[in-house]
Amino acid sequence: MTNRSVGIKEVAVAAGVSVTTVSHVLNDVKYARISPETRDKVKSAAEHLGYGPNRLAQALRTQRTGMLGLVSEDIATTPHAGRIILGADEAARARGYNLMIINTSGSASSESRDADVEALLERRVDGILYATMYHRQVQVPVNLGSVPSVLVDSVSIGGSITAVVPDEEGGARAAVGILLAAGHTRIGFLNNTDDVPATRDRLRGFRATLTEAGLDGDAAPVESEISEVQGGYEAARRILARPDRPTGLFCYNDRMAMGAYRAAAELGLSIPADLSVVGFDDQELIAANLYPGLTTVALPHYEMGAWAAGNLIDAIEGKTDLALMALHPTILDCPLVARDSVAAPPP
Amino acid sequence: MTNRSVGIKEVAVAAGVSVTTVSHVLNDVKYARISPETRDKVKSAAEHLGYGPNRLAQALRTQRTGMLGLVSEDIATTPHAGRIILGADEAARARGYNLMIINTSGSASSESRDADVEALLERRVDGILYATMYHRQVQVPVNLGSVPSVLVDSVSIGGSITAVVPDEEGGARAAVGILLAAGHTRIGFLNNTDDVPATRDRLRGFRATLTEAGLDGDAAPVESEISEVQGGYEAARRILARPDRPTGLFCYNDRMAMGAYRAAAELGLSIPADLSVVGFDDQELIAANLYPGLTTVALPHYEMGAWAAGNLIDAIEGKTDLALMALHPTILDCPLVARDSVAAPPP
DNA sequence: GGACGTGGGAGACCAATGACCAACAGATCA
DNA sequence: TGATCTGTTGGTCATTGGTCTCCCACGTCC
Repeated sequence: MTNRSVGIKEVAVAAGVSVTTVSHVLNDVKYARISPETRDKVKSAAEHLGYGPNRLAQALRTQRTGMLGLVSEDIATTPHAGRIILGADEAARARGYNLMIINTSGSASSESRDADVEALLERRVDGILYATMYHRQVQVPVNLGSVPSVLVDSVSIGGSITAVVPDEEGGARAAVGILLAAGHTRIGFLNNTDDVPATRDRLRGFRATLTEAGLDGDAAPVESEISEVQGGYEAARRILARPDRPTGLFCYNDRMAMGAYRAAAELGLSIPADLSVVGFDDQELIAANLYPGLTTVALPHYEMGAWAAGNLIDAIEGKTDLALMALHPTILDCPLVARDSVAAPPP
Repeated sequence: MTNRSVGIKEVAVAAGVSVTTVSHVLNDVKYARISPETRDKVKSAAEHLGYGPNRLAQALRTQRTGMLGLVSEDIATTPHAGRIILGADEAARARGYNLMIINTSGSASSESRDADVEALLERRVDGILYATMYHRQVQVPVNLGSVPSVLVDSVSIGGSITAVVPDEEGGARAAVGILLAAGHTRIGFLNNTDDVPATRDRLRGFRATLTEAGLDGDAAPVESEISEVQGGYEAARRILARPDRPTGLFCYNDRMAMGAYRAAAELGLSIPADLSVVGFDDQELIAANLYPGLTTVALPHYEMGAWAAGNLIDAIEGKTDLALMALHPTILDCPLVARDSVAAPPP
């Protein structure tokens, strides 16, 4: 139990040696030649007094704080940020680093974002993780470049910062794939209306997978609405009113899928007997709690956080070069999470 | 934009003064008598060089880091932690403090919890916020006492640490109140089976409010299950199968309410026409997205985080005495969030 | 009696803060 | 009228808790 009032000096006095020796012993400095007896004296004195190193002083001298700054958007709005934080925290702690977290609003001005990074820089973090709430392009704060940095769930507009993002297209392919595997041939897509990478990439994955399966991907029904429950409901009502009603629905996210559930219920369609549904995001609160459980595609937030922290630390410790990795964003897998909303199409 | 390589010394040279003067000017030291001209010279030199203070060095010298440690349970599991973090971050930043966050598992060993606090102590945080995921009693790490600390959403077993918790009973009263106000007289409670303060206090609030309204609170129907969707479903099936079927249901949380929705749908009961439902927690993802929107009671996570950070800083700065406040936990209001799941009982 | 090996210490340094001191001006005093 | 006062302006230097680069003392070996 660290006693804030005892420093290396007190330990030195108690052990009857110099501070240099204490430092050498406690840090296991390789070139230091200290007798085993002296080592023991120092160690037991340190333990006895409840010595704990002052990381501030260490950092000042070594120019290494062992702290990573994490600026995250809208921490409280979705559980996504929590996953990123958790992944980053575990990866960081495994290597002796800690996280300093600053929350920023998705709608914050660029000055306020600059100030956030400034605060981190003044505290001399060794590197910065910059996380957004959903996959998109961002204009990164100018001062972000002054220290090793990694973007999480976004790519920088200039493309100059190393980034890690989800494999949107691959996720869509997995979603459509499970519907195809169940035997569906009339598959529709409830898409988002925002012009973000996820919208485009998931649509591409949707069409491509159908085409590769020998269906007409370009003609497959797609209805777009804002990506909320109500939008999903409306889009589902429209798509299910088509003459060639789809038997399988791929939804842009779990919230839209929740709307599709309601539309299906109103139309007397039972899931999955009459209609199979696949979501995206794996928001546990929704996906696991809908009835029947929603088969969906998980976004790798934990993994992105861990990857980002791990590679940031590698760069800080000179093991890798972030500039090289900045050329192309790293793409992480979006695994399918099978629950109970997919079955064979009705005969 | 902070330039890591320029310190107070470089500024001093550029301005043609001593480091002391630079320090005095930049910190607006009251007793320092420096001519306006010199001040200008220093300030413009600092700006020019992109000087930013080294908070590490400041902290070492002043014995104040301006950092608050936050150890939070299960950051990624619920959105609750995010709210606490956000509240604490905003309150802290408003007063010039930043947050160092460490995640801990709800099931972590006490050694691992001690180690978490140790890490914070070695970094010389000025104070510690210890947040749990749900309202309960905790055995706090022993070393927590060595620095000002506040418990968020829990109380310590010895009662020795200042704590802030939600007004569970008041929330239950508000929930039952809105059902009474709508005209219901047969009101049931779907309770949790865990033996935690929330379970007991909400039940007490439920019964007391009914009794105070002239009904028989002690005889009111209560069904307990684990506080998940499935548990809510089962408890609702049971309570709705009673001969004197309730027309209003108060649910331990929004997940159980979600189960009640399904039970109602299966029984052909329309919400709110045939059955009114009130939840607890205000998990937006669920409450706002169910159909109809769920009227519920919000837990003040943001407010608890902000209260904790604010009072912790007051204590650090000597404005208040935490020991005095440790006598009784501070109780924060749980406001009712009205949506569309409550109406008058069927005739 | 130099070379070498062993065990350990001195002191500069990291980037600030802050108590106290110094230099110089004009003012006051005997 | 020279000496002391006093207010203004700003500098000196120790200090914070470590780390790290020399450097020294003492044996011993050939």
